[in-house]
Amino acid sequence: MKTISSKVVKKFVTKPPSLLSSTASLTSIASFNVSNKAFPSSLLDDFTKFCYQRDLPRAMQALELMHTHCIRADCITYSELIKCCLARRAIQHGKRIHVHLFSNGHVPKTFLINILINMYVKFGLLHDAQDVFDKMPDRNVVSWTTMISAYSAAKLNDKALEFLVLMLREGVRPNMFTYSSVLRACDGLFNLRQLHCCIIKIGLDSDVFVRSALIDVYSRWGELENALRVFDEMVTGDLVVWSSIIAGFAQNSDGDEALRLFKRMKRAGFLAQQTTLTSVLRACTGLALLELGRQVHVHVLKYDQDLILNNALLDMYCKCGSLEDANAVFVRMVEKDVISWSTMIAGLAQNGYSKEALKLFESMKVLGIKPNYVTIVGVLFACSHAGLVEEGLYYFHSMKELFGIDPGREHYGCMIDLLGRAGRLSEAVDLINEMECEPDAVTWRALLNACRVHRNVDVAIHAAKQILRLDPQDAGTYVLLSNIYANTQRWNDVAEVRRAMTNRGIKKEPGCSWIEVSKQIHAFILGDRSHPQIREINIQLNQLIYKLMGVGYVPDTNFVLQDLEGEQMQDSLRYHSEKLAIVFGLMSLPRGQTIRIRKNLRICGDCHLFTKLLAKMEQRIIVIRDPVRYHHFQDGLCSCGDFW
DNA sequence: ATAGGGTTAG
Repeated sequence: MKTISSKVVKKFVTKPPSLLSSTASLTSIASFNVSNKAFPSSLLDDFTKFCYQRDLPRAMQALELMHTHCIRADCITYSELIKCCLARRAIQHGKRIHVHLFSNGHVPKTFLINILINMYVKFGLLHDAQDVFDKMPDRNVVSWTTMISAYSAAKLNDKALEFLVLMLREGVRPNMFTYSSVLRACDGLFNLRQLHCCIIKIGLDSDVFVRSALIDVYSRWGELENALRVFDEMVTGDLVVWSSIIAGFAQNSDGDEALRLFKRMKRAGFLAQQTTLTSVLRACTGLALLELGRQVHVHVLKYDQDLILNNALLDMYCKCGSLEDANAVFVRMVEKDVISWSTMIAGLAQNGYSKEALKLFESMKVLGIKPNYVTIVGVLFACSHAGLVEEGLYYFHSMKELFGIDPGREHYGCMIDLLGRAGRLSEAVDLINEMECEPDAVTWRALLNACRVHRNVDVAIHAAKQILRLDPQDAGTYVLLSNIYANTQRWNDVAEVRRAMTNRGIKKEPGCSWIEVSKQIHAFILGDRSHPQIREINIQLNQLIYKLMGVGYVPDTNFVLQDLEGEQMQDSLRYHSEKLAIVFGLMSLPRGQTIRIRKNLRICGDCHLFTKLLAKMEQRIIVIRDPVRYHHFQDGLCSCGDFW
């Protein structure tokens, strides 16, 4: 009974199986203005018309009448109606259609059942979808793929993978739709490699959807080489494939490669849109490339309604140390979500504006925006940064009650910082002991940092050992530990640390600083003299050191427990990369312009003092971003308050 | 009829 023949209609018109009340039909008939004679065929015509006009209420009325009279329309019309339900999120109507389609033991075409399954999936009613799926007689590749896609989207990865296996077992061949869906559910490299093999075997690896999914999953598992391999084998490519690979590198903190790929993409003639720009901004953020970020900002203006993109822009300005720009973006944003607020709060705090950060948090609460886990991290960081111990303790102890958020590692990390800065080291130790979650290397580093500031050797050794247990590749901590031992004449221990380093093949990472001058990035590496102006820079540096010594600068050579980065050869102290970068900035940037440096390692005490005094003497604002802290030097002071 | 890329954290 797919299309109606006049015979069938006649039969039902005379004797309708009354599934619905007769009043409903009468009203409906009246509202359709249908004459009795023309009723059945014109009912179907009306139904079809209403479906294509997307007039859902009338189409549903017509449907109920058809149901009463056991009339069925064709599949395409029903699919239009279902689309209409989806667009309006009319779940109840969708369910009525379902009943109608299967009434009187009828089984619709596979095509139509698939659409129905998809409808339930889109409504988030996975059980109903599964139910329809289980009962259908002929499941084709679309039926299976719809279910797999639904489970992937719902993060029920096991289910998605299980369905792929079941599908293969039933002899249904997966297509590119199936693979691009199931790849999202890949929760291990083993699965991923197996799937990739299948994909190659059946020749689906040229499909752009499959390709971008592969790139995405490989980068999610940190296998950028493989992601790049999939990308470079590209014969067919589109913007999404480009965006996937750029996002892969941007998210794995390889901004350089992300930006290189972005340039390649533009050369290949692709125009970046929101998604790509978001990743490009993230790359700029990671590399602290303010000037490039500003250039990208120009392209962002075209999409000023895009929340995610604006959040990325906001973060870029915060992390590049330009709070003026960040604030301007924040104020002008048409829509803000909890991420926008969290970004701004953390950004203010990191750059030394803790009071403003806490004020912003208050206005956020007033506006009724619910803080999340990350927001509270920012708030605690702000407290820590401003030395607001009591406020910090208050938020920490009441976050569960006030915002329903359980304190996690990051919150403990902030609190250890906070207590450490305030000199309450033993409380910090207590805190780490009472953590519910296992402290990780970063948590122990917070404690080690507090020990460094307060010169507590015993706790420092303990913390360093914990860090190395959790992160055996952390060169800086080996060096620091070895220095602590050397300073306390524990030569056997020194030798043992050195041995461990050699055995594990740990090399000290050389200190490196970057500065952007007229769209060029200049890198200064400790001990590297390849910069074309290095001679001049060194001469200038020596003169500056001499001048600074006249105003009280004493090169600080007591940097055991101070130098976190292992750049501690005394001779090279004066040539630490940030000093070179700063001097180059002084030489190249016009007066009044802020000097912005990014470092790969933490700044040492000597460079910190040097920069403070230099900022005053030269009347410059100098911003140095190290891997964890931001230092705004101005007028002999630093925004970090000498705690870092 | 079924599919792919983006934002906040110590």
